[in-house]
Amino acid sequence: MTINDIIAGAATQAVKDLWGAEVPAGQLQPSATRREFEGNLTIVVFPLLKISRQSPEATATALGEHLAAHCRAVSSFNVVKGFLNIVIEPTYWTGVLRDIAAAGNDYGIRAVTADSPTVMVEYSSPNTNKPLHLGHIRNNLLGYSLSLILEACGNRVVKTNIVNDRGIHICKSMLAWQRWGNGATPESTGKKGDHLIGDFYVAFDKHYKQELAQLVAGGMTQEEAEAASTLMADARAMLKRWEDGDPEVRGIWEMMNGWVYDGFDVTYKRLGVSFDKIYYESQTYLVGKQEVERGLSEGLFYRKEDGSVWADLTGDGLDHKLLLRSDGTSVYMTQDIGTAKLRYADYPIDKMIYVVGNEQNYHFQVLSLLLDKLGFEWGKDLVHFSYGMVELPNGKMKSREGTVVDADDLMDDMIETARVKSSEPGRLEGLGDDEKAEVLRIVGLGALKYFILKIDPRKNIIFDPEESIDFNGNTGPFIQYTYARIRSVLRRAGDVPELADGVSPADKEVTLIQKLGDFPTVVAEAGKTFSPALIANYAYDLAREYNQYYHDYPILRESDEAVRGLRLTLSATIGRTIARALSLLGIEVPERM
RNA sequence: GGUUCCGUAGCUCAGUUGGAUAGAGCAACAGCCUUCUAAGCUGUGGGUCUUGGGUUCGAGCCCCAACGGAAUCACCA
Repeated sequence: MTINDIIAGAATQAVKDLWGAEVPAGQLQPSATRREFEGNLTIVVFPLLKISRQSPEATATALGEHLAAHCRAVSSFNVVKGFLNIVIEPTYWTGVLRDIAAAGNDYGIRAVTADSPTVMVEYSSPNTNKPLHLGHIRNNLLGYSLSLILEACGNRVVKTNIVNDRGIHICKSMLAWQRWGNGATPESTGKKGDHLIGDFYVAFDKHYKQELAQLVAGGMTQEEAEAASTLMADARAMLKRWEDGDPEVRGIWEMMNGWVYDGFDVTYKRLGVSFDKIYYESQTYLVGKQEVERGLSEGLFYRKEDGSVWADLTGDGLDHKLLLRSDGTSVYMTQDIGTAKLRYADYPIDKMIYVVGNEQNYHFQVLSLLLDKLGFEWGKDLVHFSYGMVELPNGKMKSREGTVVDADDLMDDMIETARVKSSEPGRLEGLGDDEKAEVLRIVGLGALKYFILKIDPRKNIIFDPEESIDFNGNTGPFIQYTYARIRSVLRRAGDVPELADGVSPADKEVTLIQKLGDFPTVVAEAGKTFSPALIANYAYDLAREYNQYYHDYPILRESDEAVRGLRLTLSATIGRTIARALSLLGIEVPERM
């Protein structure tokens, strides 16, 4: 039971004793007192005026007197207008700190038990025709962090990835490789597989544009040229051969996809994300087609004269939606239906969360309706975790035009920046080369991850490659630095002594203990609202408060043993909470930096 | 045009369930290392919370409208 709950309970009882009225639980939840007033917790009494039939001041005073008389944790109070500021007995906070310290690494974390709900989180979901870029990084970080947060909230989480490994875009890369690749492989070129394939995707586009330009120069309209393009026709023919299972095409496809997966694995590993189960579109789209056929035979969908299959969603305020093309091939929606069916067959899913950009809001609205119509009871409850785009100052990133911030390059840059910052004299001295490299990796990636995750997921991010990501202020390295600083103190201190009874924390220390007390609420709230940003901001606040404290209060140099013990326990607990909070963002902490 | 989302300091962002004088960082300026890590700390300046109504003891937050921006409404994924 937290101090907030104790005060809320006592206040509810007080209202009953004083005015004989029952107020709903939660109505009297105190909030942290603002810095400029005296006290730790504040109850706003305006909502009670109808019950008390007294002035705000009189109501607050009566409530304050009752609390002071009946609640041992309350040492005094003051009233400012309708605000009742409560001062908690300072030694009480020592007990709070002791409890938090005793909880160790489990503090604020709810254990996963036998009856925990199963939540599946889909994220990443790359195409296999190009390397990952900054947009994917946001997706991966959000998906991974969300998975960790949900797990910390007591859910059994299954992280999943649906790889879009088939389709015309893949054939474009394959065709370009056949035409202009001269048998290039990752080994022969020394290139990461996903980058090699991406280059051929760009090459296809370049040649295609050249062909169109020639045709237009020869007198065709743009539209006629697109229809007459032999290159595009060849790509389509290749897709047809793929669908027919042509051994040669399938062979190239498997080889080239293999290169891409090897490349992705490196990027994922470096980014620190992972999956429990990977689905491939090439293995799910046929299931989707079957489901659509079933829906058709049950009269849920209809077939047009040209053979295409549609769903009529006008009854739900939407439009008609295509489910199968006139040539019988599947579309995106078909595949997602198939994938959903397979997933629910594989796992006892209670909740399905799709981490996908907000450009697909409509898609998931439709998917939810279609799954519901097809009789999957979980259809209407699926969650689309929709996040904003990452854009460059001059607009969207486009793989085909090469205007992307590449994921591997960006990570390299971040680590290089960390290296430059760390090269100041005395910073990493005494560490071996491997240890140094590890610190630089942790700090560089910490800066990147925090930069992305601290922002409300719904908002678009404009990323300017010219402006480097900061390492000072509200950043990952700032928080990591605070941790390293605490570790340094603790290393010098040796053992952290048992917390003495009766030692009374200073105001700043109370503020910090109170802040520590918020952590479980923040984790729960982040899980409820799907918001890693909440955790990020909490970690920053805690680190900032601690740095002020560190500056003003001696720890090792404190002569009073009991006070030094309190400060060491407080520091150790804050360090651990910072590390735990960052871990929920997928950010590691260094012992020194 | 329909639907969804966003609009807070020069810039990037916070802002708990509606609560006190709207907060951080960056950038600028002025300070603080012989002392536990200066990737830190302190201070100064910087705001019509897009606008206009409404709800109420009280609105950055809730409702309505307007304005500005983004996404989407494909036989692309």
